Amino acid sequence: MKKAKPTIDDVAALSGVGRTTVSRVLNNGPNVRPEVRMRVLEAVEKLQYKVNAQARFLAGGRSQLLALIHASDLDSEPNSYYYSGLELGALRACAPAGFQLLMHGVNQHSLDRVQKIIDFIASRRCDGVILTPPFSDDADLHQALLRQNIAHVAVSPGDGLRRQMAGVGMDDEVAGYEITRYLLGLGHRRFAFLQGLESHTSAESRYAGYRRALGEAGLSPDAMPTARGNFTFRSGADQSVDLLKGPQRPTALICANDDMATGALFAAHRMGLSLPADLSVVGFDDTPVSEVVWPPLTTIHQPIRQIGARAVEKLIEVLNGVESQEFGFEVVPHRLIVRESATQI
Amino acid sequence: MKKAKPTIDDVAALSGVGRTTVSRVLNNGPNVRPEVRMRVLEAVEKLQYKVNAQARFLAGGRSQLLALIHASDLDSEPNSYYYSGLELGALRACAPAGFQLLMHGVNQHSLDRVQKIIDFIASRRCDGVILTPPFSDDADLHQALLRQNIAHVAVSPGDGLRRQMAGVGMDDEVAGYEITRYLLGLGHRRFAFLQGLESHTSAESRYAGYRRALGEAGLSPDAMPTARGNFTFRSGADQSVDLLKGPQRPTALICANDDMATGALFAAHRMGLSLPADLSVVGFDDTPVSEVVWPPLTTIHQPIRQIGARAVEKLIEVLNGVESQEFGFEVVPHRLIVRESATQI
DNA sequence: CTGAAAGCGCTAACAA
DNA sequence: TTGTTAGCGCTTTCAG
Repeated sequence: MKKAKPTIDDVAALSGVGRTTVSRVLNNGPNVRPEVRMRVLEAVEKLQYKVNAQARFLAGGRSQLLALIHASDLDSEPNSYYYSGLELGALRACAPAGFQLLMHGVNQHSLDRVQKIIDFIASRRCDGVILTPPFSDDADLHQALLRQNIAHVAVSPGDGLRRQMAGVGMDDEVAGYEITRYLLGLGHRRFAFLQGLESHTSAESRYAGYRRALGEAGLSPDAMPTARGNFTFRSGADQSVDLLKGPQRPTALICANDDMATGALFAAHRMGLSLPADLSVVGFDDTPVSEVVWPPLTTIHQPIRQIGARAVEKLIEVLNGVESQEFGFEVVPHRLIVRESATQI
Repeated sequence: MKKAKPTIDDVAALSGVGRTTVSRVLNNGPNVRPEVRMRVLEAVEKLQYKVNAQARFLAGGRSQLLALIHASDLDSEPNSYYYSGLELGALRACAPAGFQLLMHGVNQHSLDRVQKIIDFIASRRCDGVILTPPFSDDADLHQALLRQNIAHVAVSPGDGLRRQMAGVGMDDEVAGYEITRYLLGLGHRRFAFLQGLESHTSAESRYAGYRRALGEAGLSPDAMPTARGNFTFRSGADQSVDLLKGPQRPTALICANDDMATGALFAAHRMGLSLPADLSVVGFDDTPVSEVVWPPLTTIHQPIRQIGARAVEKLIEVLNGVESQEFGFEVVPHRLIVRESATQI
């Protein structure tokens, strides 16, 4: 077993050049004779030398570290598909750019969450931060990050913050509008909407789109029942019972995400309804469960991995000073996935 | 907006003490008068000073960075619940110990995967590594890590490596044995088993347990049909058709994980079988889908988050030199979750 | 109890 | 085209 890890000086000594030259070779700098470059590379290979990223950073550069902030609360756990999709996309975009992802779970309800996040980033000297829901809607956090001059990008921020910081996401309002139009086209006139948590404003936009479509069709959104869940299967099952009982049962139920829609399906089965004949149910996201439940869920596909990847790419652009250019919100395309949970009335 | 970030010297100057004293306060060192400590802390607060983790590391200590290696291949994506559960558990165990998690996706089939991983860890100077399947079964990787003297711990390693490195996981063989016994108790005698990828040896152990139970019951495992999938819903649906057609259809199908079991349920429905009357299906893991499919899946619950957390804790123990003590494999408890997809024959 | 000095491994002027 | 010289911000001997 070798002694300590080889340093740049070891490489310099072995290849008989100065330390700076080795540094130049390592960073693909100019002004190095091919022959010398060769010699250095050989020494690197022989010594199994690896640059020390921390030392490199300390000497001036950037840390090449990006932080991904996500909620660590219990009630968001079932959304694992969403978060891991985001992460996978982000990870893939990091690799080619030479960045690394530092994960950080934060309790969204803690009072010192902003300070915690700032401390974390400042201490690790991350070059930038990716905010995921519900942190992408946290105005205080955005302000603090701005004040500290920390580059950041938001995943699916609500309308309020879209013009204030770089962001990526789908157009939830339009998505809500489209799926409602689809249901309207199927002949439905009695709706119910199962909303998510108020703090997730992108989910609120889905509801806004629904209202717009209803209004255009001459229906009154206020006359239709609504309820709120926390995006989980369980809450979908629980909250939809109230929505579905009563004399004037809706013929179509729109849920703010697939997990709740799945729960609604479950509850409807329990109530003895025959699906989709008695009730059409739709969701948003197109998560894996939507394909395996019965009946398979008609939903809006959200390109989660693409969103994660674009978030990283935008953040890197901001880091490189392109910020002035395109500071706005980037819309990634969604699409309606027609399966069998919604049918003509 | 301030100039550059405050350094330890700024704090020292403001509080009128030497740099060393500030360092002592920051690290809770001894030999500092309470009064002086107070003064330093105030300066830290006023300056909004944050230690620079990279500089701290460079000067001597550890990086307090742990790498979590996971597969980035396409065919493992559907297992997002598994990976994100592991990650969440790991993240939670990191926080109290002051460690941070660096995520790293690696293509498990690439030839230079070992080198890639080593380079990554060496360059970032991670203190240790958590290997998740299928990397936890990669003997070459283990050897390389050993050679480089890099601390590591494996999540659910196969029997082959369990005695060679620190590891955490459930007892897959016993789990396979138990669920088979359960089915046997229900009266089943004609079985089929849908295995996972050969490279995931912990999944292979589930099959081994199944064989043991069958053998003890006087049945010949070799007489029962088997097939292989890649852990996805799709492969479960595809592979189970062959298993289920033919004159002597099995009455019980055991799948190496829940996603495949869900696929099998789907295929069985398609074949017009009435479940669970015509066929009992069981899986492993107790992922969220297992609750929402029809019929709800009887399965083995695997405490994924706990495994992730224990992996980190063990790794930290190894880092602290407790390695000699408990170098072995730690078993976390599993349990049979009886739902409705398996029934008396 | 406290501080001065010596690095940790690297990059970036500045000379040569 | 190359090497010399300073630091980057921190921990750590080792003297006071």
